[in-house]
Amino acid sequence: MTAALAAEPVQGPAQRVTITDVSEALGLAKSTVSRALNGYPDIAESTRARIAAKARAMGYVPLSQAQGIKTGRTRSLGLVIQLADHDSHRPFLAEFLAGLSHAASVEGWTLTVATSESEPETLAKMEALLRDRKADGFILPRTMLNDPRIELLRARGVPFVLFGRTADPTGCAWFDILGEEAMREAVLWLAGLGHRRIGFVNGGTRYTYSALRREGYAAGLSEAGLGFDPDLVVEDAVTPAEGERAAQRLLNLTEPPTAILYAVDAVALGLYRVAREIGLMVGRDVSVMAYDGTPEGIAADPPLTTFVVDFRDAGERLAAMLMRRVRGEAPEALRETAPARFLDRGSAGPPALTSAQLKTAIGAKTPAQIT
Amino acid sequence: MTAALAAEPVQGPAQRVTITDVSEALGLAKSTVSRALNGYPDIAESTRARIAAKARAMGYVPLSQAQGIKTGRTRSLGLVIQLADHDSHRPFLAEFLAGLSHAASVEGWTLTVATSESEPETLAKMEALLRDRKADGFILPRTMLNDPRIELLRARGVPFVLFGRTADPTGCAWFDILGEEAMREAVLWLAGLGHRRIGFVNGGTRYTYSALRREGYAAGLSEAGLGFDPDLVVEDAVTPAEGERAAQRLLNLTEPPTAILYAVDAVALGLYRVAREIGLMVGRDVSVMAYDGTPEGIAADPPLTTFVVDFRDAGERLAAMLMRRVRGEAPEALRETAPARFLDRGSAGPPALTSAQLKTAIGAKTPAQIT
DNA sequence: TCGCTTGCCGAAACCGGTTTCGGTGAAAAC
DNA sequence: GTTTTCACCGAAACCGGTTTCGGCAAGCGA
Repeated sequence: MTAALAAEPVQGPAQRVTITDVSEALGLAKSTVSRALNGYPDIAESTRARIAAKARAMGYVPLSQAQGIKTGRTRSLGLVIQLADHDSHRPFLAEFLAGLSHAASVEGWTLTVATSESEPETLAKMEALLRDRKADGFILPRTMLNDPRIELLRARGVPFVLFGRTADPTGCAWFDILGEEAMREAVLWLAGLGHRRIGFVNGGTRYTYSALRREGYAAGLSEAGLGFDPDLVVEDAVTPAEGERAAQRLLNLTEPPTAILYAVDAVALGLYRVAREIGLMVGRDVSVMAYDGTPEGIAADPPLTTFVVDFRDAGERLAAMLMRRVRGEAPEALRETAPARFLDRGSAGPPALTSAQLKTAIGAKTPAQIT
Repeated sequence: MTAALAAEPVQGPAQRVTITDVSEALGLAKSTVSRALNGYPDIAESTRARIAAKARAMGYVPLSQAQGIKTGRTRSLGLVIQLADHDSHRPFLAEFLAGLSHAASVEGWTLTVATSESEPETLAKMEALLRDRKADGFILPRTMLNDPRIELLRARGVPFVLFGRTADPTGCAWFDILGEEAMREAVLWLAGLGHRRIGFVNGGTRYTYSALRREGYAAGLSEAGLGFDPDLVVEDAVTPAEGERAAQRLLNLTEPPTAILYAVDAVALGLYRVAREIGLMVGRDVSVMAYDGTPEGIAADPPLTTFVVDFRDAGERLAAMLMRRVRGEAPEALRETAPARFLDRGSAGPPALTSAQLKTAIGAKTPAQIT
């Protein structure tokens, strides 16, 4: 009467093949199989080959957690996403995860994700993941000039890779997009279109990218033979609302910029609103360029000219680097950068007005709320 | 001279406290400690309390992977994100992950994330995670009427929870937002504003939500005393571009709708472009409502009136449900729903024109590309 | 031919838990 | 007062691996 039950397929564990299965099939000790597979030198090459072949044939894959209990490593990459309301990288999250997950899975690794809402919580989550052995190392996105995450992991001797750079690169492996190059090129592009007054709205000052992009902006100016005017620079704008205020401030200068370069796409969207209110046509009366390549930029009118970042590729590279770090490679050899890709979508064009003409045009229409 | 080194904190494993430490501190066998902590009935309550107190005091947390090697479970939730170019839930991903991660971490669980680009790959990733014991169960977002993921997990006897509903609910636990209710309310709202011709642009037909939202639309119509006109319905629009085509089709009807209800925010953005081209003012000449609560909806002009979904809350609930399922609770008791929250942002107003007047307005301005 | 390396593999301990099985002592039954 | 029954806990096996240690046999020089 239990026939029905017995007839059911073996539910659950699905019968993994264990190292003992392999060793018995070969008539060897399981310790021999283990050492052969892990590259110990005291195994004859012929034996090693025989074992490797058999293991492959039998579909043997070591159970990472069984290994982990002794080795401490479980072939898993850790990612703690610190959420913030200005989190401009949210749209890329899926792409970034796809890159990480793909590169990891190719080598049989997995991705453990946690989120946090503050810096202390981020550190606590990382410690928890380490304690539970749910992460062998970490990918650290949005690195800051002084990053407590780096300090923590460095002190603990835990492998990590940066998405971005940091002030003290000691012991750090990283991948980063050359935002400074993009900013430089942007200035040159705008200058080439005929702009002489080019504003710059930078991102969060605590992040490393911010300092770099400002340098790129300055480098572009000097290369174009244009002077650096501190009045044309707004720092630390991370939301569309702040981008809006920045645009208002810049456009209300005595000599307003005819083009504004934003360090972050999402922030640049704020300019569109100001332009609409004042009655300026973006890409003609005032030009704008930014950086990131967000989908929202396409929806803008005209679509935002920007530098697009391949977040999926970044994820793949970072995952690959982190796995190498966990395996013991030195961080100094694991440092890569890549350029962002320029994408002209029409929000930057030759200036239809000079700065002075723009000033009069704005002065006539400035809404009351601009202070 | 090694004083400096010796003074360093113990790097690496950070010295976990093991079950043996606890048992020795108490003078008990570790098997006793294990059974006490796992609720076996053959441990005296007094002993159990003593052990629990000591374990807590010593900060003992069982190493999940050590448990897993015997029990097969590692306190980790699996999520496989299937990416698609029309993936409208990407913006919510961070919120959703935050909910999952938060609920999981409260109970000491973690979240393992993988991505895939196709259905077979999704299934393969799930099997890989099961094989490696990196997931004790799965959260299945975007459920379909006939969902192969459900079949797979049901056959394997693996716990799972749905974010959404499905055709055959046997053995399924789920959480879902009542999109059908939102659609019904939307129709009633529009009818209350005076609209008599209300179009409906539905989402992907393979998803369960799509059938439900169409029912809600129909229910709203009948409740408002309006007839159901199949010409007013477009199915299977999942991208802004498809939303644009849908709007063109509907607005070119002999009797065009004065309001269009979209099942998905991102798709509704397509209507704005059509309206701009034709010269219709959204919220006056033509009204639009949708569902999801995407941030892009705020950027639209006027901002999109919609029903917002709390994805973070959804994540929290689903994680909690899945943990209960893994612990053995029956799925039938784990079924929850919640309403979406109506958010009037101005894209739906009283019709300024009748359908006939709208027709003439459109006819005069229809761009050539509309077929 | 003998002793000593060296190469190569097996046995066993171990990692941190879980689970089965038996045994002890006290209470209950007779 | 003895036997039986439980309640309760310890010992040991086990899970699937890794790593240490020791031993055997072949190879080498003397």
